[in-house]
Amino acid sequence: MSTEHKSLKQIINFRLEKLADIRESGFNPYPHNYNKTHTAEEILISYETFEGKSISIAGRIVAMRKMGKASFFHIQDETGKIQMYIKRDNVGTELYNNLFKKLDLGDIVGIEGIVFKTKTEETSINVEQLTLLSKNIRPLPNLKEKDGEAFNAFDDKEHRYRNRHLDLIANPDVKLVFQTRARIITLLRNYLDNKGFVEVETPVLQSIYGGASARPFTTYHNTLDQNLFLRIADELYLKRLIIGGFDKVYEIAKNFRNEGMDKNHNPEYTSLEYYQAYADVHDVLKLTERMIRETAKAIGKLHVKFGKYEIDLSKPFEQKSMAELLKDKTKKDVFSMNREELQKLVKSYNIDVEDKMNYGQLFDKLFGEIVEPDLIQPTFVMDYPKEISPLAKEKRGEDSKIVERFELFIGGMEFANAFTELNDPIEQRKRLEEQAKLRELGDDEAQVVDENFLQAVEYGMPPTGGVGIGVDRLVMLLTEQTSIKDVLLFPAMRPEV
RNA sequence: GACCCAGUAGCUCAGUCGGUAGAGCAACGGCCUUUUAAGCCGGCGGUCGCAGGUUCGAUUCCUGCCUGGGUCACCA
Repeated sequence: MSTEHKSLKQIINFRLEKLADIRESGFNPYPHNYNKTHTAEEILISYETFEGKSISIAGRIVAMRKMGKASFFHIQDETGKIQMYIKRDNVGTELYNNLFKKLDLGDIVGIEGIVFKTKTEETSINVEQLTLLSKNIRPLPNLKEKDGEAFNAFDDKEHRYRNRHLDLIANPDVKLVFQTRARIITLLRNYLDNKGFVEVETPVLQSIYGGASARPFTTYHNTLDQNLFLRIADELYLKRLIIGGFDKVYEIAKNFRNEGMDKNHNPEYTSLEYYQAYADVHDVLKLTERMIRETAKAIGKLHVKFGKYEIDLSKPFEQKSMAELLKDKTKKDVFSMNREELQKLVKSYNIDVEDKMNYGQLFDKLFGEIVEPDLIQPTFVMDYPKEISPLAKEKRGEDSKIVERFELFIGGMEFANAFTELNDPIEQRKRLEEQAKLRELGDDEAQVVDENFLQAVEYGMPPTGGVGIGVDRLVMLLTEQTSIKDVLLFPAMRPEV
């Protein structure tokens, strides 16, 4: 407490003095529990059934109007705010003077009292018993408001993200976003459970990482005396479970990617991956589309405002092949180009390219620059080049350059990635070895050869469809938040100095 | 990583064409028994993000740095 400036120190000292006074008067400022009978919301919604009745309620004092021998204050519980009326002649001089008068904004109290309405028709509780449940000694931000509109709102983003507890107290809408996030995840889980999927957990700490193209975080295990990686994906483990005989599995997994952060990326984020044996990419596409639509419907967000876009999740999502989308833009058959021709084309769009970029990187770049930003309404992009899809199976009946894969784009952002999974062990080994070569040539996001995984596939993997969904992004969409930081309770921040 | 914007009291902000700062709220003392951004009176509270430079003098001008936001780049 030594780093505090005088003004803050003064406030804290005054509160510590009050805390001592309260103790001296025989009140316990930090009791162990409180039995409350109702929430603010229940009483506000059904006033008629509560009028004149005695109830108990608990919450934080967020507004106070002391008027000598009687006072009003609001307490806020998880469900909302409700007004209290306390009169010295009702509760007695001792409680009023020695406890109530020592209370501050931010204190948590339990109240017993009679439900009534003031002359301005505000539902209130006439306090009969007041119990201090937790004494606040550090001042909260301003909580003044009128007609639901905050004055001097607590809206400095840095302050809010670093002190989410204050954000949640001061900005009730924030709590709503995270309540909705919890509902979305429950809905996704229920959807898959009802379809017979089994929820599993796979290692976060891995001695070899894989399943995606990304740079990992590294850590160290003392007893094993070895470096470990935090997972960048759970794909290869879930496929081992398919090989082991689980026909439908899923995991809601935190992944960790050692990359930049912006409004769509956080170093740790939540993915939902699910795999279904004997299914292909078209089967899991249908499942994915239905799951997203059902989830959106359940929370009443089939139509969302996402940044400057109005997104319609109620209509069937479009399906377009990558080649078709590129042809619309370039008037060229991009898939038949070699690396050099592709590089020339990318450069012709004034896109920054480095000479060492390989075919896959060039392809990704071009698509990301000229097509992705225009994919506003939900669109499944189908049929990717093999070079950038080392875990996907070749498209049936086509030349060998294309794989069965989709990515789902909404609002110009990627939401899902799925394949008909490659289950030919010889081909899979070849593809990972090609990735290893790219690594050697300096592509530090190319995938690594996971021998244990390859051997697992050699035992025989059924035909399988698999999908990964970005849960945070789905929550962003369905809560209409344009920054990932606003759907993460504790987004990654640099440490304070 | 590049550029732009911001950082002043516990909170939200104003301000200083260079002379070491102001408001509202909160907090403190007083008055007040139906208020609701309660009100009235009084007095507190500041390393003006950090470090240098220019200057008689810097919170203000310049440079660097830190943190956050935004745009772009990188990255799924």
